[in-house]
Amino acid sequence: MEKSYKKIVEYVKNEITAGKLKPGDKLMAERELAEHLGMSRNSVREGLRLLENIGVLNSQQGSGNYIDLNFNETMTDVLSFMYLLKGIGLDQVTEYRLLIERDAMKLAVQRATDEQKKMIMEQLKGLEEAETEEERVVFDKAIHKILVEASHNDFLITNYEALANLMDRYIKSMRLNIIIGMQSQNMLENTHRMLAEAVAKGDLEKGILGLETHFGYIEQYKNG
Amino acid sequence: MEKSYKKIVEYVKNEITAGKLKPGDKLMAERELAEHLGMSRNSVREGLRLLENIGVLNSQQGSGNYIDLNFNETMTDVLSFMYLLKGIGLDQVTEYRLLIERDAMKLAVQRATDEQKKMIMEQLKGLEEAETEEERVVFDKAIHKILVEASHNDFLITNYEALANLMDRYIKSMRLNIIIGMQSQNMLENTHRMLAEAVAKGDLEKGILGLETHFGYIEQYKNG
DNA sequence: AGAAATTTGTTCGTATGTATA
DNA sequence: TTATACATACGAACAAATTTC
Repeated sequence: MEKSYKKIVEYVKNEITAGKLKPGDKLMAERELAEHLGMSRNSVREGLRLLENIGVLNSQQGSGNYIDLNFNETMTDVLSFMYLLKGIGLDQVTEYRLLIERDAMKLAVQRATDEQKKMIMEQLKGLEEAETEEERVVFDKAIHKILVEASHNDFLITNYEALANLMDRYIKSMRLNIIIGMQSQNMLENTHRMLAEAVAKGDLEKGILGLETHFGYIEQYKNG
Repeated sequence: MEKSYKKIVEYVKNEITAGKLKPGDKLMAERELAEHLGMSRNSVREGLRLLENIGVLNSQQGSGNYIDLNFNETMTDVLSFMYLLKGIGLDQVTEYRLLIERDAMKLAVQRATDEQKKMIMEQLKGLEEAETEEERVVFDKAIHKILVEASHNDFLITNYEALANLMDRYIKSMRLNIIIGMQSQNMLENTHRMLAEAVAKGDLEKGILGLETHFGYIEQYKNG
């Protein structure tokens, strides 16, 4: 016998596939839902927590439960717990990040919008003019983020964001170490210029070279 | 003010990072947890549903709540809802699958174990000797699964499994259409032989060629 | 084998905090 | 400001599955 609180996940999934629920739409009130599905309010609420965790539900006290699109947090949770529980090492994390960015680069050189090209060059300028390590981290993040977003593949983007969150939360010092290490060798701006210009000019070769160089330094400095 | 039921997620995460909870371990009883964290049992249960959904918890009635490693279902849910709600098209799904498999191939030719090499050749033999479309689907799935597993990158593997589940559930007919289409052109065994032998012999070039060919046919036949 | 204890699954009732008109 | 609707939270109770003795 399936657990009762899972019924509501099926219910919402069906309503979505049937086109009756779209992002932003409000669900029935919890009491109403409970009656409609023939279960108690507490069980309904447990089911709503599942949906909330998946990222398709936003519960607002006093207002209601709304269909939402917020998959990054869930993806982050999944990757984070995988990292913590499966004994996944740093190597696998950075390897996966390189794979994603390389895939993204291939697509980005073909698909980057003018707006994205403009923005990535602006962030590069910011990086080159930054005066503190903390500032550089911010611009570094932004450049990689735009690069991946320019792939216009939602699965790729969500995975990258989650991975970036994971690294921020559990391997926080790593990015700073890398920035400092690369800065001390004057390679920080060089590699990021390659990445940004590759996207802006649609130059795949330069992009891949930039990534290889960049991740070479990551290998070198990731452990501080 | 943070919602109360999220406290337990933090609690479990901390216990894991502190090394006090490992996969298979049993949590305190719900009533005990409620007292320990200063909240009601209903709220505890809502929090446990979050953990269950992430895939780190397995609730067994009458027995207890156990730390678990089951990320595939969550990942499938996330990708599925993204597909349903974000209006992601078939193109993006197959594109992402090709990206994953290409990345996996690069790693698989270097890392496949002897056991995996043996198994992928066995599945190929099964495919070549299969007599019905349904059988061929099973062997086709197995070959791709082993290929990805041979990458030995857990993030890659989990994403692929989720994507495969998504396709099985929401685009069910697709794989069958492709198998039938490729079979009618006698290309089914050819492409899969390339994939299997690439992994077994560590031949990257043949592997990439096999994938390009394979996904060329997918483009051709995916819409039936 | 069977009874008792333990634990999760589910329900109801109630009270409180929050948003909205 | 007030009234209403709603999510949040708590406590108690019983059902159902499992474990223990």
